[in-house]
Amino acid sequence: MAQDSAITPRDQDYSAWYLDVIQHGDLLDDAPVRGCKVLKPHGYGIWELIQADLDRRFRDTGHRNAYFPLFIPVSFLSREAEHVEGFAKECAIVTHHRLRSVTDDNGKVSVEPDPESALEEQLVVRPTSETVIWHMYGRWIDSWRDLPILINQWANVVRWEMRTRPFLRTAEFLWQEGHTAHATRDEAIDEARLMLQVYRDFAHEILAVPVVTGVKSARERFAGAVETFTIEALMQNGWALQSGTSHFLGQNFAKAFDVTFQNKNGERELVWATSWGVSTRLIGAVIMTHSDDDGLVLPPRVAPIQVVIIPVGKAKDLEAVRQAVDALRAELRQAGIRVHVDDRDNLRPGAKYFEWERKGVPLRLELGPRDLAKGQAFAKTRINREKFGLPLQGAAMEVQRVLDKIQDELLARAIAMRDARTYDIDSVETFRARLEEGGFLRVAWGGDDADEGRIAEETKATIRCFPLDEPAPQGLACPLTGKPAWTWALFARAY
RNA sequence: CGGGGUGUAGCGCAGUCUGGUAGCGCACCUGCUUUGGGAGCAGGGGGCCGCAGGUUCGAAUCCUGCCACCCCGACCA
Repeated sequence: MAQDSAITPRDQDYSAWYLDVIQHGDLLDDAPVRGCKVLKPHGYGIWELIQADLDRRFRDTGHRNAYFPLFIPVSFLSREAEHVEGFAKECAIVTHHRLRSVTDDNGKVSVEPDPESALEEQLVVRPTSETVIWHMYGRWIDSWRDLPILINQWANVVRWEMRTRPFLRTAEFLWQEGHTAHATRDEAIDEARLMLQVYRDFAHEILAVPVVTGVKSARERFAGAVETFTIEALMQNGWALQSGTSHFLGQNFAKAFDVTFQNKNGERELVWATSWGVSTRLIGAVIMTHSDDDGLVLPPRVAPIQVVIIPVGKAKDLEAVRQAVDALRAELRQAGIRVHVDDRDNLRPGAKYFEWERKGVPLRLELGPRDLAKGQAFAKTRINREKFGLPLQGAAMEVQRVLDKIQDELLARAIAMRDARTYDIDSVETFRARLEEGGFLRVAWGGDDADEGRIAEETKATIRCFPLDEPAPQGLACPLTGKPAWTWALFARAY
């Protein structure tokens, strides 16, 4: 039987499974540079859908897109002390602007940076754009009338990580970064919280990935932020994934880049800032939330192909089938459904079924003479292996209904999994025991930075966040430190 | 950057110990027959055996150095 190498089952080796799903799903390929990946059409298509939906949400909340340069003068990075501390170790540096060819002793020609072309000031390839953006904001802001500035950019950034993982952490990745400037502290905090809510809604409604919203502990906070808000998701293996962050930056960058405005009383004040971002890491979250041992599972709203139509039948029936397939495709397209017809004649239908299942297409429609006789298509969903006849009359509405149902079920399923693996912890013993299985460990926390560091070292678990909107524990002792609890905390192993 | 592993066709691998014409399965190309869950037969194409040195009449195989990738750690979205 002609089979590609199998996908490693999750319970055998989760990490190998993740890599297999990506390969068989045709999402990525290795680039020639360590830690860099090519996003192939089926993978990039997911990102394009993420972009399109988020972009609309950003505009709906008053933001506009702009674009700032890839290169940042190296001196900018050192302007904000904590910021430089956070990124210094993972920056790519541009030192020259020209190559020259050289010939070695064996007559072999190669190129090298021309020493004559060394840059006066070296450039950092942006690991994030706060510094260059705040440099520019300094030129744009003078009066309270110039505020707020609500800008987002879609960009690539580079962080030279020691260890990379497809989608979750690559040397170069795609993201969006919002950067806003405000006249007051409260307005900036509101903005940071608003964008966190945008991310939360997006994750639930589009990715079908349930997330916990929370605040980062000081140890996990963004370098240069006063407060970092986060959305945290729980993967199938019980590890947490930070899926988006929104930062209240206080006046740190305004101070570093001397950005002030004149208020209505004629006084000069420092500007308040936020930044917020999500990246192609979200695709990793989608994969690890929904996919199974047969490969990729995509929620319909981020599936580049939502429906694949496969014509079947003997040669004599092909013409009739082809006409019916064309009509069905046209109707679905008309209704805005992303449909693909697999009419390759060198593969038999069975081979196509397996291929589209591995690629995570939510709904498959088979169309052959038997179906035409009944006036329907033979439908099968990627999740649940549900089979049913789908009437060709009014097919678009029915397909849309099925896709919506799949989307809802994936979210419900993910929420159930997450809830079933969120544990209340009352002792060090249960903490360690639950951690073995993986999950969110909910602790009435009384520790400080040092306690958190010690626990991370001993158990590999970190505080993912202090969940928002939960009243502080009253009169409880922290099970991990014995100190009086001052907040609830979610611990987990994390990517 | 430490510990372990692997580099041979697009993918998965054998061959390396014991040096002697570079192989197998899948994929690919051509043709015919097929087509409702991974098609069959016949013919064919594709390799600097990770790279660079060395030993040898002769190196995928032995020696030295380097590089890349994967896994586990430390660091991180």
